[in-house]
Amino acid sequence: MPAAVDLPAIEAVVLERWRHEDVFRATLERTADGPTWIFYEGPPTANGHPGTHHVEARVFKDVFPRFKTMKGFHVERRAGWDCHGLPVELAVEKELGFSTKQDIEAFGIAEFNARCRESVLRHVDEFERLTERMGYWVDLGAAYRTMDPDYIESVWWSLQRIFDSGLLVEDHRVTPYCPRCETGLSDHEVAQGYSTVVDPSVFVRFPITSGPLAEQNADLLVWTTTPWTLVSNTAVAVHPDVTYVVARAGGHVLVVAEPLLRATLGEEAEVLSSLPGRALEGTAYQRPFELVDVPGSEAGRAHYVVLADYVTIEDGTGLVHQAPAFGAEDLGVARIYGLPVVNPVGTDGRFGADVPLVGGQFFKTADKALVEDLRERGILWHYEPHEHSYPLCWRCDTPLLYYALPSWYIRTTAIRERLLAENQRTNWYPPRIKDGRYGDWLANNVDWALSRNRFWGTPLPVWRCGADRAHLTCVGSLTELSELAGRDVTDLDPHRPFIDQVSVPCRECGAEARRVPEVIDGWYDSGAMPFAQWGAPFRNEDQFADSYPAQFICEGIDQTRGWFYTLMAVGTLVFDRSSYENVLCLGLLLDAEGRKMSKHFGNVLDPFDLFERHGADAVRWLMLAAGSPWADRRVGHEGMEEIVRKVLLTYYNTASFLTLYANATGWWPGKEPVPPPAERSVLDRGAISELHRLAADVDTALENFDTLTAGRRMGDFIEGLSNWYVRRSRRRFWNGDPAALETLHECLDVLTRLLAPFIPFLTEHVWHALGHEESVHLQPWPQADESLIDPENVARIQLGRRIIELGRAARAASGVKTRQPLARVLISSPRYASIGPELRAQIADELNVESIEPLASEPVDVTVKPNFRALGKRFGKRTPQVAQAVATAGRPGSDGTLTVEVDGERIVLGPDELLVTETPQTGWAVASEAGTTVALDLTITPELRRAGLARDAIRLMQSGRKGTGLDISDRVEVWWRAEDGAVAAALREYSDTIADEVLAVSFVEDGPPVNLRAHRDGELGLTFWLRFAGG
RNA sequence: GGACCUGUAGCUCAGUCGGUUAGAGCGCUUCCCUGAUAAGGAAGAGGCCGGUGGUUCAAGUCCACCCAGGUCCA
Repeated sequence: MPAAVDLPAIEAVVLERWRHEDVFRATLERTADGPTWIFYEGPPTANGHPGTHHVEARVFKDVFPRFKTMKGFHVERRAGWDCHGLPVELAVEKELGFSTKQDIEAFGIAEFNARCRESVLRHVDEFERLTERMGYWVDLGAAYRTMDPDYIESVWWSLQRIFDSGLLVEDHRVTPYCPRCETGLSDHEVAQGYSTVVDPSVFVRFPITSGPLAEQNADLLVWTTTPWTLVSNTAVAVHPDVTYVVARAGGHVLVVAEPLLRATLGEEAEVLSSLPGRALEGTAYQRPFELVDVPGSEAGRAHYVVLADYVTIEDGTGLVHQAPAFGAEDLGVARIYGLPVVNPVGTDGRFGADVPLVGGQFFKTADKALVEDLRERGILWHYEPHEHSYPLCWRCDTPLLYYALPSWYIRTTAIRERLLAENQRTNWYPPRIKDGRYGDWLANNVDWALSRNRFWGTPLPVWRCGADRAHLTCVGSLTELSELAGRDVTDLDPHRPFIDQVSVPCRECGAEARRVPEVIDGWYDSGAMPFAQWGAPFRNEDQFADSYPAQFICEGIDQTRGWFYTLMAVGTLVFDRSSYENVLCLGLLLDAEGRKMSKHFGNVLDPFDLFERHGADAVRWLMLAAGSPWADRRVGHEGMEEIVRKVLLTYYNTASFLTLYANATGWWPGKEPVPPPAERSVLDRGAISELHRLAADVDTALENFDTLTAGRRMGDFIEGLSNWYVRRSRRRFWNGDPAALETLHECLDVLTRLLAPFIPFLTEHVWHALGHEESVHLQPWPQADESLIDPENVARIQLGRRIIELGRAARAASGVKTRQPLARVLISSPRYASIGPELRAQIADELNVESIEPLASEPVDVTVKPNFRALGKRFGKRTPQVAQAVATAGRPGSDGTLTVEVDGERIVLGPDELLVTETPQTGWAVASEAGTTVALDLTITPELRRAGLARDAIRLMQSGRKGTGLDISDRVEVWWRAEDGAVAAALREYSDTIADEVLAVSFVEDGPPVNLRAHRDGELGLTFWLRFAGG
């Protein structure tokens, strides 16, 4: 393995290998007889370029199937593409420069839909490139497409079942409606598009024209944030049980709800009288605008006060203006009172041309002129800009209006209890979604507005009788349609406009029936994918039966009201059972500034660019292990560079180190017998122990869908393996110690398999470099061997590492560099005895000291602190008193126990209940921490000085070797001259050691006989020359 | 207005069963180590763990309320 690394280049080679050897298919074949683990791909809408947020979900959709596959499960993964719907239409409209539905009709529906299909295919292509490049293993060849006839037939079949159960109905309701797309939207679509906008907030006086209040010239004070609906005003609603007051303010007499008096009329308002809301019922008033006819107004059938329980006193005046055409509650009230429904706004969102003042204006734009008119006529009491959230069309950002429109609904409210029950059986990750965001949503479920007055979608398979509108025929397949129509239409494209041309005889009366014009919500298509991806029940019924429901689905949290809902709803409607058991909900991706990544802001990162700069593995690691997957996360280049350096390259370099010395010493795994792990050195045993602990932890974490913990554990292990085990074992590797090579090989073997689902490219590369022919992704998942886990040994090693850190701190503080050997280090630690000779040797070597001794041999100061965790368990409330007693007690006895007296009671505290810190009294370089003290003897004798100089020389010559480009095993001849007598003496004394270290076959105190490059170090006053002397 | 999430070092984030000196990485300064490493180590600077109150012998951690940001919904 070369030392310099180009990760994206490695990935390109691996990709080619996967392609060539068809490794993904091989993993499926290998597990063909294993238990199945069912995964459903939520189809991305192929309406634009794939972004980094698509990568996020796809990483998680990949990692768990890979993990399960290595555990022996058969995990089929079919790709899928969501093809229908407004997003696609919108993109095509943009390309064609259209802005209204009329443009499309003039263009021709057939041609328009053909363009939609073409657009989808184009984007699918790009998604496929992304999928392959990032290493997401999913069967693209078998991908389902919601626009395929087989798929549509399955959808029809399911709709027929729902129709037959009486849950698919047509109804007139006030629906959120996009005037640009000219179609109603479902609740979960509206849910995607709320945004904060500033609207006019107006308080308007409606003069009372009947009853005693009219004689006082009193006015109803009405509040609204949609002045444009005032044109259609038909009534004013008050709450029957709220107290209203008649008050004088600003020269007017006004009626408002009592609790809102001060907020609306101010502190100066003078209350004249009060009355309950129900007493106002029937009070007639003069409407704010006379721009449109309101049938029955003159006859007193409109423009009076009505009662409604939904009126709140949260804001406004407690008097709510009623425009039944534009509000669901208003329409309900209007039906009770028989109020007229007045709608001067066309389906394009514009006022009719014949309406004075605002004719032809877009509804929201009309606010300005209307408010101005109110002001001029003096009935505008108060105006202010009002910031609130208002629904915009989730795709085109047009403000929605609530509009009375005939639509088709699925009565999901009828199965609400079933949905709630199915949700309870579902495992949500994170769990809070279940009874939080998603559960709340289900509990407030409203009927699914299914129909869209659009073009590119699954046509609603309902044929309406020409003789009686109530006669409906729902068709469940093209075969059935052929039978009904009396001609074979099974090869017909089931899209509009072709399907519209098929008429059938009405099932009920035989008159000609034609299809209703609507298509369905594209979210239904994707919710139907568990069976529709197979074309079931007409095709592949077995495959479907074997793959329902899913064990695992995963998408962004924005799908709680999207796919997560429609998938569960369709499954429950059709099969009385949800389609999934475990669902992983990912947080949003934010940019480096913390803003949501969105095409709107133009802050999306191009995933292909990320792959080329950092590699797909780095991107994958970022998604899986940098921050919690279900929290929103920031994505930027810096984070990825860090992952490359700290995780990927450290892992790579450790493997590279192994292969370097395996090759240099002619070792290969199993070359010669090595002792079993339990009989190897303390460091070997430590590494093996950590390895198996890691395997157990990673497995547990992934079973819990917790990639963060798994990733952190693996990252920590890599760090420890590289910076402790390998660092401390280098000499053994140089010497080709088979136990060391075997240990490191075992570590990398298991580690690589654990890492494989996370970083499939680099692990594949390393796996082959470790000498394997077959892909790492075909290997079994590592099983932890609990018998090799030795926590005590690991704890000993950790203590050793801690002592080394303290020793280094002591050296840094005293200014004596590590290369200068010292005579001894003194250590105080309650667990000093547990550090055996092997570890002591490691410590001595790392700290460059000749001996290690217990600090007890020197005069020391002792401080004793209570270990609260231990004391608290034992003493509870008395803990502070015991702690106090410890602080004032003397030093513990030789057995480590301390006896204190509390309230006359003698209490014996054990070593575990105390933190004893010993510090030497004088003359030492000391560092200590919580019970452990490291002290260095700083006396530098002339002998030590010479040993230090020799080591300086070694370091210089090694550096010189490296700079000259010599291979690690090349022999050299060395010539040297020293300006300083002490340096020369040191080199002479240590000439054998130095020659040995720098692989010198000769070590001569003189200049070279031929002209060579001189290496000179001014500080040491040393000049030397190197000459290659054979490999 | 409601529900939920988040709030810990300049930045990105950990923080186990509640335990008294709150951690890591990045960045900055100084030094050290180095023949696998694009690494590694030490020291310094940097923290009212969003705020207030409560529970507790003990709160970053549990509870209540509040503030700020975000998401979702009205």
